[in-house]
Amino acid sequence: MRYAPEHNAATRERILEAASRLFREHGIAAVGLSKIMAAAGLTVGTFYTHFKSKEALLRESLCRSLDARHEELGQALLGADPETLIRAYLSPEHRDAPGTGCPIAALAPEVARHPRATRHTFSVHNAPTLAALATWLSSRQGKQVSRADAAAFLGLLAGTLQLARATPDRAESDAILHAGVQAALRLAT
Amino acid sequence: MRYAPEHNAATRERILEAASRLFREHGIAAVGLSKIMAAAGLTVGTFYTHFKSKEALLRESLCRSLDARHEELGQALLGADPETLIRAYLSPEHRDAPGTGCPIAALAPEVARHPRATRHTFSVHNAPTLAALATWLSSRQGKQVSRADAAAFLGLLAGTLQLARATPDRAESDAILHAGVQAALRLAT
DNA sequence: TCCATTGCAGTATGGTCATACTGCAACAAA
DNA sequence: TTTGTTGCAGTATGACCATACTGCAATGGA
Repeated sequence: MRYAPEHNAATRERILEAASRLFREHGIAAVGLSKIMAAAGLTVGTFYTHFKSKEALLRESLCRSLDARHEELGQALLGADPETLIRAYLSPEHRDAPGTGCPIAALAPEVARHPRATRHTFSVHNAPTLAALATWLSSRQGKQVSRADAAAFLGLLAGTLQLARATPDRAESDAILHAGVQAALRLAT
Repeated sequence: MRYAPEHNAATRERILEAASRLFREHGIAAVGLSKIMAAAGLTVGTFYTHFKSKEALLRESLCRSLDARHEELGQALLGADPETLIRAYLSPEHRDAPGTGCPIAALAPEVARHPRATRHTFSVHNAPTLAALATWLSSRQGKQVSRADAAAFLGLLAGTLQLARATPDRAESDAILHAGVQAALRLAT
C-alpha cells in the first residue's frame, strides 16, 4: 500500500457525503454520477475505484443518512422533551432543507422501487430508529408498542412532511406542519 | 377539421392513461417519453402534437390520477363504512399495485421537487380530497376539522403505505399496514 | 372525386446517462 | 533516490434522454 489509508477513506467519505445530500435534494434517478463526483471535487473517472456501481453507492449512502438520523433522534429521545423532536421534524426548517433532512421523507417511494438488496439495507438501517421510537412510545402510553406501530408513527411524520413540501402556498404548508404536530402528539399519548 | 375530434381526444387519453400508470410505477424521472408512447401504442414523434412538454404531460397526468382517486374516495365516504376505505388504502393489494394506486404515496416527494406550476396543479387537484376527508373527520369527531388536519391524516396513510412498500420482508410489511390502520382509526375518532 | 387538413411515423440533434479502459503522477517503502 | 503501487483524470462507449422537424397517408368536407 503506497498511499496512506486515510487518503482513500477520506475521498470515499467525500463522495458519500455529496451523494447522500444530492440524492435527498433531487432524487436518486435525477442525479447522475458526474454531478455527485463534481460535488465531491472529483471527476467521473474516479468513481469506480471507490464503488462497484451507482446502486452500491446508493446503499452506502442510505446507511449513512439513516444512521446519522438515528443518532440525532437517539439523543433527542434520551435528552430533553421528545416533543421537541416532533416539532423539529415537522418544522419549516426541516421542510426547506431536504438535503440534510430525513431520508425517508425524501426517498421512501423511490427506494421502494429499487432492488431487494437496496430495500433490505434501507429496512435494516431504519430498524434501530423504529426500535427507539417504539420504546419511547411504550413509556409514554404505558403499554407495549410494536415496531410496526412505530413505523406507522414515523409514516405520519414523513407523509405529512412530504405533503407540506409539495404544497406551494407557504401559509397552507405551515398549517399542514402544525396539524401534523397535533396529530403526532395525539397518536403518541 | 378533417379528423373526427374523437380521434385526437382518444389518443390523448391513451397517452395520459399510460403516463399516469408508468409515472406511479417507476417514478417521473425514471420514465422516458419513448416508454410512455410505446405503452400507448405510438412512437415518440407523435408526442408533441398532443402535449407541450413532459412537464405539461405530468401536470395533466396528476390531474387525472388525483381526480380519479377523489372519485373513488367520495363514493367510499358517502357509501358504506368509511373504515373500509382506510383498510383498502392500507391493504396488501394497494401496496402491490402502485401503478393504479394513490398518486400521493407514489409521487409526493418527487412532485415536491418539480416547478411551482406543477406543485400548484397537484395542490389544487388534491384539495377536494382533503375537503371531503375533513368533512368526514368532522362528523366523526363531532368538532370542526380543518383541511390541514385532513392533510395530516392523509399523510399518515400515504407515509405508512410508503414504508410498507419499502420494507422487503412481507410479514413485516403486512404488520406495518395493520398498525397503520389502527393508528388511522385512532386518529379519526 | 378531389383536396386541404392534420394525426402520425421516422428521423435528427445535442445532451446526459452508467460504465469502462488507459495512462500519468503522487506517494511510501526500500 | 529509486521503485512499484495506486488514486485519479481523461476519454471512449453505447444507450437513452427531451425536443424538434419533415413528409406521408388517412381523412372528411366540398
